[in-house]
Amino acid sequence: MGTKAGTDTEQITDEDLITCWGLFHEALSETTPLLLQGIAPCGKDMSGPWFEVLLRLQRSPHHRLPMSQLAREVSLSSGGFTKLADRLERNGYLVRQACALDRRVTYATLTKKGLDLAEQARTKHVALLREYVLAPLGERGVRALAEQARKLRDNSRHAREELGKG
Amino acid sequence: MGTKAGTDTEQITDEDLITCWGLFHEALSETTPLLLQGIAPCGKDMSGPWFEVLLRLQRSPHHRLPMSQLAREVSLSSGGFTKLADRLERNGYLVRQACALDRRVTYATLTKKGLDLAEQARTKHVALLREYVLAPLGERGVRALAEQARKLRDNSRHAREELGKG
DNA sequence: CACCATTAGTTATCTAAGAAGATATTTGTG
DNA sequence: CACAAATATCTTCTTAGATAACTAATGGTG
Repeated sequence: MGTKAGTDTEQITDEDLITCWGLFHEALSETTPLLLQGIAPCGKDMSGPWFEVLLRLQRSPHHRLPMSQLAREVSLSSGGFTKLADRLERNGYLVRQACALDRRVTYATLTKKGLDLAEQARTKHVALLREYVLAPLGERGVRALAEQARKLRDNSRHAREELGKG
Repeated sequence: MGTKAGTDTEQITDEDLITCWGLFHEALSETTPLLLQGIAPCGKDMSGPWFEVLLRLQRSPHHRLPMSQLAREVSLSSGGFTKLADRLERNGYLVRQACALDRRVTYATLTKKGLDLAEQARTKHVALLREYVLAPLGERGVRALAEQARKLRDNSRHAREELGKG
């Protein structure tokens, strides 16, 4: 970025901003595939959405969540999530369960097979995070990244809610 | 939970790492749509890949680049990029040009209409970056984010090249 | 020069996901 | 209670992009 080492009042240019955002993007798209390596339900690396679903169900009570909540958490439309759940169910990793209290909702529930895969995936994923995120950034870097990302996420989420209302 | 690995950078737990990575992901997916607001070739917000292509062509000499290079830069497969170029060409934003020196290559070249859109898009995008990235993070935060993202990108890119060889 | 590996681009086929619409259930209000 | 609005899920249709097979051009190497 700024090549002039100088005062802390140095302005951020348009180029700096575009570069920063580009780096953010590229970091994610270069690193993501590394973090799913070798988590292999079908011989290939696991897909991002599968991993997200398994991980969230694994850490939920009873290993289950309502379809709609899960869809929201993994940022899919309801229609899109229906089909993701179909695929996972077809492969034996989850089952749908009716909810007794509210008959509109369907729980997505991990099977034993799904839970096993989720735990294996999580362990492997964490090891890869240490190798490909913690190692290059260091503890300080990881915390700095998390801090900025959190600010960004919260601000953007809030902004989108405001826009949604208007 | 944390695996103690002996180096001095090991106060970070598994949870911390998963959280950090989740934040990174969420920040990107929450913020991205905000940054393409109102850049509207067809009444809707512009798609990410369109914007990337237009921006890169706009800042290239003669507003053109070889198809394959552009595909790589926007992280699309060659087949996928062919169709993206088809769409942009069908909408009048670019044209294909044969290269005289190497008759395998085709240049994707911005039209006047494409250049106009690119410049409008860039201006708007930068304004949105200031509003949704610079404002919440501050200069210091933007620089911190860029620094960590760059380390991550470079390290991951290098790692993937190594893996590709093996 | 002849041959083979590499690179650029297109085409066909397949999958993932969004959008819109349909149905069923629940909730809130008079 | 009756009825309108909201919510949860699924279905159909369409599109974006990955993969793989194919053509054409280039560059080495014997």
